[in-house]
Amino acid sequence: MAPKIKDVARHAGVSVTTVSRVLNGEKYVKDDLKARVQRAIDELGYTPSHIARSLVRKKTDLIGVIVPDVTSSFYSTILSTIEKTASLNDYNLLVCNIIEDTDKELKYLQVFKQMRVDGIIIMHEKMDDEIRELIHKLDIPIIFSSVKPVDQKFISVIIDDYAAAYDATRHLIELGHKRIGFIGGDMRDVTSGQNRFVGYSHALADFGVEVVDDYIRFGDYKTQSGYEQMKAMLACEVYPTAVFAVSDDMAVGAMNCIHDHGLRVPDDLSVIGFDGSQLTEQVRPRLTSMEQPILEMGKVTVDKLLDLISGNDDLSAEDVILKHKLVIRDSCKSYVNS
Amino acid sequence: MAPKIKDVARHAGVSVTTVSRVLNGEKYVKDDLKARVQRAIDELGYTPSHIARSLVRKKTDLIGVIVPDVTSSFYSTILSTIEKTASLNDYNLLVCNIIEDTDKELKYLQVFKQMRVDGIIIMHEKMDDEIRELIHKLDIPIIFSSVKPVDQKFISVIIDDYAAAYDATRHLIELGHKRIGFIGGDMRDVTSGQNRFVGYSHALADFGVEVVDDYIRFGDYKTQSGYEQMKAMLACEVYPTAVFAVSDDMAVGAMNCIHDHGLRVPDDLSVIGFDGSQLTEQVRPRLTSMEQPILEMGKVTVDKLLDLISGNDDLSAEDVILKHKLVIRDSCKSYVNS
DNA sequence: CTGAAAGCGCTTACAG
DNA sequence: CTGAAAGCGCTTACAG
Repeated sequence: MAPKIKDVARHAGVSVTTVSRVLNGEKYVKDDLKARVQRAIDELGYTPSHIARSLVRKKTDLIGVIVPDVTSSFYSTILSTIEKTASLNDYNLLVCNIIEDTDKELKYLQVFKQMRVDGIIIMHEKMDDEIRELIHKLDIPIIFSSVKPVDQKFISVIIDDYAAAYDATRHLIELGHKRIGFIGGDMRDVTSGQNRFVGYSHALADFGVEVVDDYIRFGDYKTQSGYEQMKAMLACEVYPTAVFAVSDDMAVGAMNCIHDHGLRVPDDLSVIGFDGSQLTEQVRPRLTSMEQPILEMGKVTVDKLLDLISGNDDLSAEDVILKHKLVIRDSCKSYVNS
Repeated sequence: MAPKIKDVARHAGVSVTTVSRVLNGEKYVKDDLKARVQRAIDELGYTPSHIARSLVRKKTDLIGVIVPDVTSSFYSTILSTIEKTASLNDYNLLVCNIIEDTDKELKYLQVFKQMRVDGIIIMHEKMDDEIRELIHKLDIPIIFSSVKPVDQKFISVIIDDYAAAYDATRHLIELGHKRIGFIGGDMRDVTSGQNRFVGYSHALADFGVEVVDDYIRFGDYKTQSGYEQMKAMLACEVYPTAVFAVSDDMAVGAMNCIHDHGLRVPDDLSVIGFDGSQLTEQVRPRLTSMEQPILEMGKVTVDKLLDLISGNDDLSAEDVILKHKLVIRDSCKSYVNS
């Protein structure tokens, strides 16, 4: 059995109160006592039980995180900066990976509640009613990262997805493209599904670019679905000269599909992605992408959450909108209608 | 304040003992009492405190995981199956991401101890003495996944890295290549550094293929380093016709470098990777790779750890060696010396 | 500056 | 089948 505070106290010949005090760095302990206690701690290899501590302090230093898919380069990057920021503030992460699995999410939310985590970070927005209800009466600070659920009650750290999608589309238009395909996300998602689609649509409308229904398709953000949707688009009699995919993974899938069809990016088709994940630099041609400030997003998410936890939520009642940025690489080219 | 067991007891007009019993699904509770308690629980929205429970049960259902880099597709995939398997067994994950940061690892190990996690999974092997010492007297079941530290005390779930590297190299040899480059890992790593290098060397020796020092380089498993090492190799007067990189990320970096130099894979150079991560299918040409059974590895790791935790460690005293498998895609081609 | 005692929210013998 | 009491390993008023 690991030694307990009582053992240390006995070993040092003091009360547990005193041991507790030196453990917590309180003043009001004479130096010689402090030294004796410290020695006892070292000799016994004592480490205080965080469990017991949490129970009395009513604080676990735990943050529950719900990630849709740690395997995605976007989410894994966000997760890594969340972890980093949390760790810097002495918080630990309880990580839950949900792959479109509502039951698992419900279960984890329950676990977070049981664990009495100090705060929760959620990175997806496809919530059914059961989850919504649970979340609302959870009484634990919650923050959404990279997504914004319809419920106004919660704070989100996001970019302006509408504007970002608009700007990405405009980039293609400004390159001279007239036939612009779109590979969207899940339309149940407000942020990354609906808003990005509307941004695309409005850009087309504002610049008088024709809307072709066959060029508008929806995937699940993953590479494979980008591939499939692109395949369908290439099956059109006249296919687009440019494609905007709302995730880098899908954009890469689209590029691969184009490649496998014997066409070239960007000579035959331009492709622009979304996220600015590390994949953009790992493929050839390197992928032009509408970049989200992923690192900042993770950091700000944790900072805001810690504000909420410590009760400084006065000003935190508002969403944080981070800036998006078009990063031009090699996958888009101007279209010359000759 | 969230309701406690006492509140439920009062609300239902029974003792806390009885509430505890129905909470834990014990028999020996009359149906009517059980129903009353259940109703009280529902009405109050009561959720038992896992913290308090852990304290008395001396079991936290927590597994601490140390990942070198969640951002890597290999580790994020392993992590996702670890999470899945753990969750299926009602364990939760405390995730620590260490990026070559020994201090952070030490800190987390301490945290794991304080948290009284039931078990620990470690996925890297670059241990300094301080960590080694701490780990050895931790008195918590530890298992290594995908790596094997020199200390014989701990169990590892791995493949035979030596054989896998040997087989990958042999594949290139059998394709007729005579000048075979190598992009290795960190030679401080026994598993993925040393063993894979020796596998490569022995294959060359066994088949009488010339060893060229300039073709032997070492990176840090990431894309960028693969790029750089490849660049150095291409600067040789006569460069290799095939390259074996010990991670898919580095192999992709190598492919990109080759591409950026105006050469083609596999026509001018063949490239073979290692891991079998999802990147292999995301790049063009698709990457031939020596595949580790990543999903199985994660699952087996957790299964073994749970064995250790529950004390069935009789047979668990041995490493688990999983099978590697060469997956041929489009990045290697036979070399015809004309 | 130091310690005895109560309490955090549960579970588990023990007695009935 | 049910409950009073002790205890898990700490911290924190309270008193001295």
